[in-house]
Amino acid sequence: MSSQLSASPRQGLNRRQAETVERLLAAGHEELGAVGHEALTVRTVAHRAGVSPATAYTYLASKNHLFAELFWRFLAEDAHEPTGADVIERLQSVTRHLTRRLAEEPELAAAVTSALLGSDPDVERLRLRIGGELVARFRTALGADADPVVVETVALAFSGALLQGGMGLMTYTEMGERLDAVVAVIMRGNA
Amino acid sequence: MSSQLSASPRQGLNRRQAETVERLLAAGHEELGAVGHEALTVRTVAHRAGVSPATAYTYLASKNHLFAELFWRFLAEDAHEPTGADVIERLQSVTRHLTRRLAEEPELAAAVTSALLGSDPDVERLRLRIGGELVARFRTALGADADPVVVETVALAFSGALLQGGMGLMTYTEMGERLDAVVAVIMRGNA
DNA sequence: CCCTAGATTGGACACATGTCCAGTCAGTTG
DNA sequence: CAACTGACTGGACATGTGTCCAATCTAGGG
Repeated sequence: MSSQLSASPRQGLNRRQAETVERLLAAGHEELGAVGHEALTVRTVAHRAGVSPATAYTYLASKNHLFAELFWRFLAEDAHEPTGADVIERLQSVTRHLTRRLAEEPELAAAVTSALLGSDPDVERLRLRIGGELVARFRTALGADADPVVVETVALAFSGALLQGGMGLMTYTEMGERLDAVVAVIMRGNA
Repeated sequence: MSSQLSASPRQGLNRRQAETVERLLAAGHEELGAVGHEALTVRTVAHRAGVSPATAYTYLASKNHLFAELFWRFLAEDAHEPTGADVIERLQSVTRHLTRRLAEEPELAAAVTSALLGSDPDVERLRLRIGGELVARFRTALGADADPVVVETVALAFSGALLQGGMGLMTYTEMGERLDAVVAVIMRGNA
């Protein structure tokens, strides 16, 4: 099933439905923190939200869709303005900010890493939106006239780091530190 | 269950077992090419290999383990020597080589991307081995005295690209071309 | 205050995943 | 050639995933 969801002006959901969705997402978030993404099931989320599994599936196409949705909100809920004296510092402020927030919710980060690889249409849509948002942040930090390849390089390195975080090869805190060095290396000849 | 497998000198597997494993992996490879990684099930692989599902699970801890194992062999079966006049070209020869081979087996590439995120101990082991192998290749291309951060940056960008390939955001052929530019950008100030 | 659209529910379904174990079969060994 | 070790098998089990639908609530309009 394809259940849309998450359009900014709550497309086609009346108040009652919107509340149900909110409750589901909140419950999903709690459940994720409580038992981790491996143990979480849509049915336990439904239970926690006080609705039936059938209702949960009315709004969530899949477990992956839930994770993608939660991550999208996690991203969207904070508009971060890059700060810093030069381009490198501005970029680093972005990666630092993201990794710091990721470190606060490692379960969400781990969950989304594999979720985004899913093939539900709902995941697909969120995936593009999330990717676009990340690239936009890097572009903002780099300035409008930045070399597109540099933007892409930073984005690739960042997703690579996300992947390694998702695999547990490093913590998100380490990731922040390492990315500082990586950003410096990338920008060394491209400032 | 944890089923080891894939140690170089066929640790603890007698001839008969080794043949069964070979048949299973070959069948898995065929099945993957035939129906893709979403539709593949361990039971259909077992059937194709002419063994019972129970036997398949004796050697394969999970579907993810199968994919990781296949990818590891895919990687290990070709020892590529970087070529090129300068470091950039040597690096590009490595990424080109890998993406060219990936492009020949997109299903395997897509399969392994999500498989490596799994948490079976068998996947864990293969994951480290695969990551190590990739880093080793980049380090070889860069030379023994290369800045470790540069190696890491290239590795992160490469895994990021792999991730995007796995999500279907680009073909592995495009990936090869883009990585040429990315490598050039990374090395611009680090040659 | 009743009615009704439509949100919600219970519960069964089809299917995949991975586990387990008692029983069978085959290849080596004596 | 008989016995035995251990690889293999059949089949049931517990659990998760996502789908479907007839039946039931419930909020808001008339």
